[in-house]
Amino acid sequence: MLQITVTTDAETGLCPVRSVLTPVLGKWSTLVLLALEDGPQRFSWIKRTIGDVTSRVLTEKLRTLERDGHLARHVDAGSPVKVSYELTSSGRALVALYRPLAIWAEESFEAVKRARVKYDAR
Amino acid sequence: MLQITVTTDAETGLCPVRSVLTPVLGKWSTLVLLALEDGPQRFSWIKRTIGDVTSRVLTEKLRTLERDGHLARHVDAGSPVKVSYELTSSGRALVALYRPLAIWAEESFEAVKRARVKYDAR
DNA sequence: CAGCATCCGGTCCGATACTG
DNA sequence: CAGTATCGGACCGGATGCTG
Repeated sequence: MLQITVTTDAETGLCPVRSVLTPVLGKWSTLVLLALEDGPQRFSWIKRTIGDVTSRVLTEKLRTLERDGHLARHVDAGSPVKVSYELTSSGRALVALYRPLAIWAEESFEAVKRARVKYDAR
Repeated sequence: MLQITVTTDAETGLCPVRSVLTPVLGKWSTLVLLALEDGPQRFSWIKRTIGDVTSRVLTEKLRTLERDGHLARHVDAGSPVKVSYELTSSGRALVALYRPLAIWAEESFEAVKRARVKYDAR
């Protein structure tokens, strides 16, 4: 059963949604995960693909995802250094669940924009 | 096809993930949507169920979700006033996509906690 | 190339107090 | 009951400059 745990201290990690899901939600994490869907990619490729993300923020998101075990970081020594990121099985499971959301987002795009205009008109 | 739109101005609304998904991601929105899964509920019930959310924040999230057309707000006049929230078809579609994520979050709970401990130990 | 360091403004969000 | 008002702190995230 799904738990929506009532907790006075969310940091005790008693709620899966709060603890596991929250760090992988959000615009950037979602975009990073989707960008890696088709296989390992390098830092600069991910950055270029997403477009409007700075190095600092991208690094931050990659670290969080790596820490939670959703992706692995590979370093190819050399000059210049090449670093690539790859989804782990956990990450692939997650992206598989995200895909339908991304598709839904695309399908709902117009309807949501219309709903906003309507709401704001009052 | 999934678009991961490269845009210099994310506010033009060219990317569904950025525009549609981002507002419904995040801890609170997710929790609110899941709380309404089994039918309409009143403000205080939602607040009690989630537990650690203030009126101010809950109101804010409910408004955003309402604005985007994912839930409807019903006011029963009287004293005391009764206000209930109900998922729209759009909201129900969204929750249906969230459910697998919530289940996955629960299943991954332990593995993620272990991954974090391991990562932090370096 | 893949970042880290620094600065800093904006937003999120929690606490508290108040109201029709 | 279902909010609104206000405040202040934490955190997010953008810009810029630097480095092995």
